[in-house]
Amino acid sequence: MSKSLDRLTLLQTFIQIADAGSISAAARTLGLSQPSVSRQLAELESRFKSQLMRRTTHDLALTAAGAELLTDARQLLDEWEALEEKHLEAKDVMRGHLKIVAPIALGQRYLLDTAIQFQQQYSSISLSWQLEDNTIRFAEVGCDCWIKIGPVPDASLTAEPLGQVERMVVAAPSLLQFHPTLKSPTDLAKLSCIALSPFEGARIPLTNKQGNSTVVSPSVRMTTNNISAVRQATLSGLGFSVMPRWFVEQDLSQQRLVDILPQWRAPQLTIHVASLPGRHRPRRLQQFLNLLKEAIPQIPGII
Amino acid sequence: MSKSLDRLTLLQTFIQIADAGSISAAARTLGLSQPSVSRQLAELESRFKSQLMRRTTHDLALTAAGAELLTDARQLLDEWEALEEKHLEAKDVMRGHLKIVAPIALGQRYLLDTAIQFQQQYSSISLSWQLEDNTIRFAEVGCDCWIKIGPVPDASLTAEPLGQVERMVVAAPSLLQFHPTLKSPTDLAKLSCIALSPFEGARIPLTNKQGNSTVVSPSVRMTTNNISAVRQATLSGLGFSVMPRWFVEQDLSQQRLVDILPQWRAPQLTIHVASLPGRHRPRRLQQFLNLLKEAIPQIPGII
DNA sequence: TAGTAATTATACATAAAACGAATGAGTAGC
DNA sequence: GCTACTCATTCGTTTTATGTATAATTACTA
Repeated sequence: MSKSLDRLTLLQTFIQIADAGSISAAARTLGLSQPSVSRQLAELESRFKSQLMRRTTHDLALTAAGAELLTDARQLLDEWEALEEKHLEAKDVMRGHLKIVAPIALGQRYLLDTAIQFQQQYSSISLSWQLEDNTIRFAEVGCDCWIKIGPVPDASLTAEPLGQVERMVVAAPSLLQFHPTLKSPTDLAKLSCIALSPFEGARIPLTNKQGNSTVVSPSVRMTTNNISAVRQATLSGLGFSVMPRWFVEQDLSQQRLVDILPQWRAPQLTIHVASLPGRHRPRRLQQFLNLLKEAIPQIPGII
Repeated sequence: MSKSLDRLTLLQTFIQIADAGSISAAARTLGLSQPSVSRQLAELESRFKSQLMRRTTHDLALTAAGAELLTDARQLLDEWEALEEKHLEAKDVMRGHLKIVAPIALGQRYLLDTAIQFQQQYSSISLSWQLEDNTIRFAEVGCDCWIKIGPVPDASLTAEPLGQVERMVVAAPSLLQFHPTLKSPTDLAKLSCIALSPFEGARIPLTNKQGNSTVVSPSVRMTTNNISAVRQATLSGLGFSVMPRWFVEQDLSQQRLVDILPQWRAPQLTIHVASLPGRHRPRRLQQFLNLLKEAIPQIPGII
């Protein structure tokens, strides 16, 4: 496709090396031999007359000059891509690469369908589907967009809302049979709680349909960063938990879990998609986001 | 230098063809064979899957797609150059091309020295020195900067002032011997005038050192767009004229011309240098402008 | 109207260069 | 000390760009 060793390819390769963390790794993902990639880096360095990466046999690190170039190279390639898209317009099928970071559970359960649908529709695009709940360093990861439940803690990104996650207090019937009188939030203090680390701590705000708010502070029996673990623990009767409706919809309908306080809800979380604001948005990314905006409201339990 | 057939080179070649007006001409200035340039254009067209230039054996014209690409290509190459300069910094000698448009007389008489000095200082830069008094279409000409005496009639350009041109009313002694009593501006009405077309018309505003202003409307004997012609005609006693001091300094000191109204001056003109505002300013252009800013105030008769 | 000079595109042989496989060398971790 | 991984270099092969020569077409001129 794009002929070798042109200046833009050299920059592209350089970026790939930085992202992959090693020359060999970059060679693998680029489908080139390791010497070839090594030569390209050397060529780029000789063109700029400066060491871009300090490399030992086992480690590879950007120099200051390299770090600066990396940013500018990303931008220039972005602008090339903008030019190419503008002038190819609809003449060509969409190509290229798309790297998406999404929450683990949502990505496994629902978004993957969207990803697969996208892949079937645009067969010439290679998709990198990264599931990750932690906060990512967007620029380092080098991804195109980041789907995040809750606020996006990076002011340098633009975050668009995609939907609202309804959250409720649930528990296993086995747990409830010992506490048949649970009716108000204060009753929760009798139980212990399984917390999902970035969201729920020892304080759980609740609001009822009349708009009244309260905060309960149950004892936390277990904390995890994995929502499936929270679910498993809750199913086993270890305690109650605050769950997004989309994740427990089936458990509720099959009565493995119970909506303990149907009148009360935990604060809704907003699903965001974050991306670089200044950047040209490739058509493939735009298409993916369009699919996403259609798909997310279809998920049961998401408004 | 820059390896061939990379994408940026293709764009560069495309621009060169558009500027030169033909594939063969572009090949000559690029130092390549005509088939090579022809192939590069074909390659670019195949990459963008569209006809960029409609070519007959004797003519060559941009298509609509080509015209659009031309603009974007210029910008992208500009950005590449910005990147290259930033990351090469002072590691490399300055290279490349610089195209300057300057007024004919000023360019011949004084600015050429600056150009030559620049060329001696930076031997790897090729300089195109275009002398032209008419208003130019900056974008079409494809120059880097335009030195213009008087206002710059193009709002899309940024114009920096470089100096003030003092202008006076002069005439040949032979003319004055018939009018020995010339003392005030109103006396000019007895004489006829040689006008420099873009600046002087039938109305000449004058101001004296006390700040009093007046306008004289002499009969115009001759109009020309060439200041040397004005000088020649004035020397021959055809009439008086309004002259920039820098142009007649020698004539005055050798008494071939006389400052008729030493108390009165025509409005000063500002020498501007105009360039594209959005554009990255290459270091070579910056250097040239620096030289210019030093040199112009040295010109006798320029403040 | 024929001739001249300009243009662009194609064919082919040559020269340049990028590639992969193999090799050498160095370092971290077990 | 051994293994597994890294990066750089060398070498032969393949790919690719280039120039020369040629053909085809058109404008201008005598």
